[in-house]
Formats: sequence, C-alpha cells, structure tokens
Amino acid sequence: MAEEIGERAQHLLKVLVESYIRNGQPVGSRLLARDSGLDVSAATVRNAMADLEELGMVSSPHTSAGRIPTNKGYRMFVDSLLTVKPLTDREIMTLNDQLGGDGSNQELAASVSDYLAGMTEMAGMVMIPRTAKRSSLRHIEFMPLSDQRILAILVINEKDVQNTVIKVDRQYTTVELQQAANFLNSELVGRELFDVRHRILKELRETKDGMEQMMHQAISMAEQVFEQPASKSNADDFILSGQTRLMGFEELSNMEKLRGLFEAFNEKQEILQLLDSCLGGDGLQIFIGDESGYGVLDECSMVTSSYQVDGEVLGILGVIGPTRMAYERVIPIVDVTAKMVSAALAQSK
Amino acid sequence: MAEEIGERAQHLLKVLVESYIRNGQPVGSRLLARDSGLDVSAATVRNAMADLEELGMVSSPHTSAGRIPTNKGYRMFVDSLLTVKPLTDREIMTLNDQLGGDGSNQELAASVSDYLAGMTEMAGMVMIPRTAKRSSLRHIEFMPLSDQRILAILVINEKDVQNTVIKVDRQYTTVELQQAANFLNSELVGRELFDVRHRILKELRETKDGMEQMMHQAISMAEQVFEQPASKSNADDFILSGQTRLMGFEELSNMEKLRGLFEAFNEKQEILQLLDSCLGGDGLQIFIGDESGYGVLDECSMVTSSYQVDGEVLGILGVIGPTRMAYERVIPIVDVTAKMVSAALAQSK
DNA sequence: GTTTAGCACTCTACTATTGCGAGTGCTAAC
DNA sequence: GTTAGCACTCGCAATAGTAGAGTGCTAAAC
Repeated sequence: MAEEIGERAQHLLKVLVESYIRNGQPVGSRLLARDSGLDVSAATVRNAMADLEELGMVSSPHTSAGRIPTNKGYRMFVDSLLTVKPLTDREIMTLNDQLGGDGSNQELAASVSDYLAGMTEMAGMVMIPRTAKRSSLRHIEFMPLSDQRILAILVINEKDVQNTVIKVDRQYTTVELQQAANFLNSELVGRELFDVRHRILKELRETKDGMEQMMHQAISMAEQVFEQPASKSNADDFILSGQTRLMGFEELSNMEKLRGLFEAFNEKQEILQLLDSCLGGDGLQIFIGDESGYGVLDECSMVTSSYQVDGEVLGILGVIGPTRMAYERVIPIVDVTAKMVSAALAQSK
Repeated sequence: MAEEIGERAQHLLKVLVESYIRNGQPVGSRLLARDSGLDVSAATVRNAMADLEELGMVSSPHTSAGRIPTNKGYRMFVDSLLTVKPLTDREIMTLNDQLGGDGSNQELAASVSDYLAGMTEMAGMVMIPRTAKRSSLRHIEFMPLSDQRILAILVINEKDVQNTVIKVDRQYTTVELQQAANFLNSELVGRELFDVRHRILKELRETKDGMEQMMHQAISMAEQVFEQPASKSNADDFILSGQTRLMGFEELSNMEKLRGLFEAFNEKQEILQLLDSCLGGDGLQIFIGDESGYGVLDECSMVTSSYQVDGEVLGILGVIGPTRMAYERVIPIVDVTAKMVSAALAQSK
C-alpha cells in the first residue's frame, strides 16, 4: 500500500497521462515504451503498469485496452510530475487588455471569467464572496416605497451598488429617512462591511440608551440591511461563463450527468459552497473528479486560485472542465490570471 | 396545392398529431384507423395519408414507419383542430399563490417563469421590455464615484431600482449633485420613462436658455442616464428558467443543436428579438419549429402570450419546448398565466 | 367513385456469428 | 531485473439473417 513508486514508474505514469490527455485513448504498453524515451521493452512497461494498477494509479477499461489514469493517478500527476507550460507574452497581453477597464467589480469579474473560458476552452468562473473583507461602505441611502417598505441603497467600494428592500413597523417620511441615513453615514461610511456586520452595529446598539428614538430606528434598519444573506446579492457574486463549451466534450456526453451539472450551475449553491471552502487554502487548488465530494462534478476537474490584495484573500477564480484536461496549460493560465487580477485590484484600490 | 382538406382527413390529422405527441412514435395506418373512432379500414386511412403527405402535413421518416406531423401539420393542428384542456382550479390556485408576493417586478417575473417551467415541464420565460410605457419615474439620485464618474440611481414604479454609471466632464461635489437631483426630481418624478426619454428632456433643453448652469448640467446627466440602452439592464429584463429540462427530451439529444440552443439562451439577444416581435400582435402566439427563422429553435416550439394592463402590452411570457409538446395543455397554461399576471399587475398598480 | 381486402415490397431494429487487432499476463530465458 | 515469446481475452466492426411494421398498388366490392 504505502509502497514507494520507482523513478521509472513515475516517468511512465507521466508519459501515460500526457498521452491520454492528448489523445483520449487508453495507452498500451507498446506505445508507451516507444513514447517514454526510455530504452525499455513493452514487457517491462507492462510490469510497471501492473504495479501502478495495484497502487490504484491506472486502470484498464477492459482486458485488452491500454491503461487510463485514475483520479489518484491524475492527482499524483498534477502534484509531482507535471511540467507546466508558461504563457506566451501575447497571451498575457490579451489578459491585460481585459483587465484594463474601469468598470465595476461585476464587470471585471465577467470579463475575467470570459478570458478564462476563452483561453482554456472550458468553463470559467469568478467568485466575489459576499463576506469579502476589503469592501468598505461608501454611502447608504433610504427611499420610501409603498406601504411599510423601504429601499436601502448601499454604495460599496467606489464601484458597486447593492439594493435591498426592508420592511419596517410604520411609514416614514422622506425627511425622517434622510435623517436616519445621515446618522448612519456619519457612523458607518469608510468602515468595512465585515466590521459593520459583526461589530459596529452591535456597539452602536449597546450605547443606544441615551439616544434619540430616530437613531434607534436607524440602527434597526441598518441591521436589516446588513444582516440579509439576500439570495439576490448572493447569486450576483458568482459569475460563470462558457458553460456550453462543456457540451463539446465526449466524456460529458451523458445527458443525465450533463443535466445534473447544468442544474448545479443554475442553482449555484453547491458550487459556491465548494469555492467557499477554497477561500481558506490560499493559492492554487485543484479538484479532480469526485474529490470535491459533489457527485455532479464526477467527470470534471476544477482548477481554482484565490486572488488577493495585501495578503488578504478577496475571492476565487478558476475553470471547470473534464478531468481529462490539459493541466500543464490550464494551471498556469489560472495561476497567472489570479495574480494579475490581484495586481489590478491592488492598483485600482 | 390550394386543395381543400376533407373533413375526415382533418380528423385523421388531429388524431395522428395527438397520438404522436403522446407517444413520440410514428403513427401507422392500422393504429390510426382504430384510434380515430371512424369506421374505416387501414387502407382508407392510407389513402388519406397519401393526400396529407402530398399537402405537406405529414411525412414518413422512412418507407416502413408510420407518419409524423410536419411543422405545417402542427400548424394546422394548433390553428384549427386543437381542443384545449382547461386548467383545474387547483392549478390556478397554485399560480395565484405565486403571484401573491409583493416583491419587485424582477422577483415576480422569476416566480412566474418558474411556474411556467414547472407546470409545463419545459423552459419558462418572462420578458419585461425596457421600453415598457407604464414605468414611471419615482426618484432619481446621484452619487459621486471616483474620478469623473457618477452613479445614478433610478427608482421606477414603486419597486424597481436601476443603477447606471455615467461619465461627466469634471468632478462634482455631493452638494452639487444633490441640487441636480432635486431639480430633476421636481421636473421628472411621476413621469413615464417613455415620455422622459422621448419628449420631456428635449423640452427642458429647449427652454434652457434662461437656465442656470447647474440645471443645464443636470439635464446633460439625465440624458446620459435615460439614453443608455445599457446592456446590463437589457439583460435583466429577460428571465428564463428550467432550461435544463430541455435536456430531457430525446428530440433534443443532439448535442450540437442543444449547445446552440443553450448558447442562444446565454446570449439572450436573438431570443429577445424574437420576443420583441411578439409585442405587436397581442394575445397568444405560437412559433412552431423553424417558423421563427432562428435556426437554433429548429426542433422547438415557443408558446407565448403578452400580458397587459388597461389594454397596453407590458411584456411577453411563455414557454419553450420541443415541437412535439402537449399544446392542448401548454396553451391554456400560458394563456391563463398571462391573464393572471395582467390582473395582478393591474391590482398592484 | 369510394372503400376495402390482399399482397408484394421495403426498411428498420435486433440478434447472432465471425474475424481482426490491440493489448494483456504469464513463463522461461537472458 | 529485463526481455522475448505466446496463448488468451476482449471489444469492435462487418456481415448476414430474421421478424415486424407499414407502405403502395391493384383489383374487387359497395
């Protein structure tokens, strides 16, 4: 079980995976012996294959087909055998162009997602977690709607706007709301959303005893606004593009599975959870096949990376594609993209 | 060509289409003779089929399969042969529950789309055209962003909010923006967007000679805000749900076509154009197969209806599914839904 | 003239059957 | 430890045969 894998076996595994990724065909011993560059016979390769199979690195679809990598085999491949293929200057420039705009974070995310999808010819995704710490409040504003509903408008981070409808106990006049907003602005503008949510409002409330009625009410409103895990804003912070490209891969031609996958994309919920779990481990992460624990990603792999400013993780981006993907190309693409998004964000701060 | 179709042939066509919709199998003469209820032999039916085939109403996949309806056959079926199956009270109540909420139009549309998708087990869609006349402006507000960019917030129709970023020639202070907003609010609040866009701003500008500099600038800003056919707000007014259900239909199991269809869903552009063209003809409309002129809808039909208040068309809703769909059920669903949405909107006005 | 029965014909879908090629695992020799 | 040789297995493609469904046509019946 815990046996070591010989150097030659490792090399053979590497060549096998590369060949399989390229051609999508099970790799036989003869071909592998020739392509490996080693001066060994097919029979020797067969022995090595038998060992690798015992270790669960490869398997044969049937008796007389060659071997294909298992998920474990892919894992070993990406962990220690892979030689990545750096991006060309041209490719990096294209990315730079995409990042140039001065749109909102939403637009930036959409553009990055497109880039990832385009470069890898798979599906690209970008997540901007709602809990991002670097978001600071720039302005808050209330507007009366009909009945006892109030529209709250948050401007966050120079660029992003978020609307929330809250319900209150009575009707308020425009002037009252103006006062409430003034009060909240004076207390909250410039603060980070995370702090507002978790600390500041509580502090305010605790010192409320000596406060006017109005301020008290203002705090109640703010609590409603910031507490909402509003499904809407939740949905907006995950951008996926190029999903349809996944329909082109034979390994995903099973309609049942494909449908499950697309439903997961629509729900977003599961995928978001998975990405959330990436927020901790910084840098590049790879989920191969069902490693993620989500059945719908059975035949898929995800390559993700966090992007960050000043060492603080702001979000996750990456791609989804078939397990049999060109990792040596996809990995640097995701990696460089994450780094450049980080840089772009740091600059526009 | 312009030959009349005999009564019996019509009846046979009706039974044939119904049978094919139910079973998805080509219908042979023997079966058709039995199911038609007529007291005729299979041979007679065969003669009638030969006539219908000549008229382009049916065709056979191959020599020894039965007949299936052509698009023209479906067209005749839905136009003059169909007997619709009214909704049960229970089904109507479900719809009523969905409409009960007091959310924004976006939320209402999403919920209606879900309902349509759920009831028909196909894809549901709801369009709220940007040009809807009944939208009246409730409030406008400016907020300075970095550089020379300004965030404009429009509150429309009690419920909906729209954000637009505009660029201006210099930096403005919060106070200046407040003044501009005040001016615009006094002039524009309560007006319909359509009027604002097409008339009022022009009138204001024409009488501007005697105006302050500030008002002049305010009008310029407003023009930017209202003129934008902003791709973003454009995308938001079309809601589609249950697309993945379409993957379950055999007639759409061709991956190429399916992919094309889903790409069209993502682009939205083509579909929106098509729906736009429904805005004119009021009431229920049906596109069968490629009648729409859009290749991606080849094997699909769309059943749509406009919804309206006080005789004014506000938008389009409907479903998309395979050409072989249960029209007698789908049509009343779409029809009733449109009527009830109309009623709900009239009520919440 | 319309309707019907009869019949030869066509085409698909299903089921063996076969042969080929690829690749394996094992054994024995190097 | 490595290699060559060899029997064996399996999938795949081609072929052929069969059964079933349904047609078109013709000639007779109404």
